[in-house]
Amino acid sequence: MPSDEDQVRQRKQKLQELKEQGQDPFDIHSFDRTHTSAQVVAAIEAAETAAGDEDIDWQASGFETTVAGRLMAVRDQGKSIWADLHDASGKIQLWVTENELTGAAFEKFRELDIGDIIGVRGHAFRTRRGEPTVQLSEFQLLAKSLRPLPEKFHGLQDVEIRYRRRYLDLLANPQVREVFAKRTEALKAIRSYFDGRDFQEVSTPMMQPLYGGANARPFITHHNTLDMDLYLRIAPELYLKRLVVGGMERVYEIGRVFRNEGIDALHNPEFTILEGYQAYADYTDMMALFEELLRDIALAVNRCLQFTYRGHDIDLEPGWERKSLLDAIKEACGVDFSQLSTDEEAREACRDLELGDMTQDNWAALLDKCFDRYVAPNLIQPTFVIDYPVRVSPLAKRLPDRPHLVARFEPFIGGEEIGNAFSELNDPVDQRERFEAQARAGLAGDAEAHPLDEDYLMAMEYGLPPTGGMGMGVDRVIMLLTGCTNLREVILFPQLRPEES
RNA sequence: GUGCCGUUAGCUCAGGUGGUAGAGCAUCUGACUUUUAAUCAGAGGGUCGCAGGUUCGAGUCCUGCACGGCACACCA
Repeated sequence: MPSDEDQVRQRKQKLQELKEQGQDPFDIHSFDRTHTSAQVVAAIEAAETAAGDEDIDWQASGFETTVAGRLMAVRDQGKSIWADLHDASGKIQLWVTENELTGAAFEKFRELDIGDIIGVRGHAFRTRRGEPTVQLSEFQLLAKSLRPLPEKFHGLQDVEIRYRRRYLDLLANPQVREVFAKRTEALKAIRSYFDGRDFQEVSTPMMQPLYGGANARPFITHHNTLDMDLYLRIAPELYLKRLVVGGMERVYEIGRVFRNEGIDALHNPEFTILEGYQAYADYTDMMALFEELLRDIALAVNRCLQFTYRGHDIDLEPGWERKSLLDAIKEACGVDFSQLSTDEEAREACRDLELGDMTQDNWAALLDKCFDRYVAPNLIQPTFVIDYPVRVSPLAKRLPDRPHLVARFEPFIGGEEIGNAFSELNDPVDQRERFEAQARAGLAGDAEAHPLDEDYLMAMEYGLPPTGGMGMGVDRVIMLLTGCTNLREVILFPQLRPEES
């Protein structure tokens, strides 16, 4: 009431008074409910169905229920109060009247604040206006909310607060809850796909003595007892292939990987990757796998293979287009990398393109730039880009008829790369040479060069069967299927700079 | 990393050319027994992101910094 008190102080004051009356809500450990809000609604509908054409006398055929949740709205009419209670399943309206919730209890309900967690018991019915409702006979405060919630009509708009305090975003914005529910469905669909084909789900180390399996800069951490630095994995690939050496013929892992690189709408330092390996299969099998997997995920998330992304209508029907990487680049910007061998030649050939500063770029970097600038944005319908040069693919098997290329593809949807797959290189002699070439690139200044991994080579020397492998950026696929254009919208707690203290 | 834009009440947002900081929701007081963005009457609430500068006077102009967004660069 006094003007210098803000809403937090008012609420703390109420809590203090409750404690002084021996009614500390934080003393409560559990609360048994008979229904969720959705179950109350369903039970009301069931009662109506049972009654058929006859009008229901809710006084007689309503039922007792106990529900719990967060008080999200209050419409006080004096002797009668309407309120909305939200729980994980949805919401249910509450009706508080003096003749059912008598005397002091009625006044106590009025002391509640929006945001409080309460448990209620009462009589379920449907109002004249058609709203499923519980008329309270008693209630209990289960947790006091000390801070005011965001405004109900506009929700929470400030993106910075939405990411930093995602719980408020989830409370205030139903469509955000929907996106993360879809994310869960997507992950279930992925597991269902692999489990149904006899793949074994495994967990491999996130802390690795040597990183590998992708081209990226790692995070470094330190183990005190071992007194050694460890890398957070940039990919699970090399461990999963060790498992294939060990006779696990079909394995997959869904897990977090960590890459010490820039943060933007398409990159978070930690993100969720799917990798799968299938012995006795090759990259064409992985193409079929991708088509089926994306179909299953889309059906789980959207119940439909067609969706719209950034204004493009996209169709995930299997039978995706295939495009040669080098041909596509040549068509799009006129540079034929198959005719270029040195870094200098590549820079010369790209001289007139809009690629920014090329002085630090080697052949592989320029290839990437040309592709990202001129080809990828146009790969809207699902497309497999195939026939990658061996020099940018240190872990993939060569094509027998064109040994400078490898049996590899990257799938693109909506102009975005969503994965990577190849026939796994299983020749330990060739693998050692590729690692050594990467090591030379590293010495020459390529910060993302793949390090030489003797332990992995040893495993391969025992014999890796011919194997097809695939990786997929789970977050990016979920972005596409939910229509989000920013990775942060599908990661619950995206990385941000700390707030100023 | 570079450029552009943003930061005003708990939340959502207004605030030409520099002149006492506004609204809606939320909060508080009062009225109201079928409301559901309830309604009606009234009230309180601000370090205008932070720090400097210009000016008689800065939310507004200038500089720096912080955080965020977008684009580019880097990068799956």
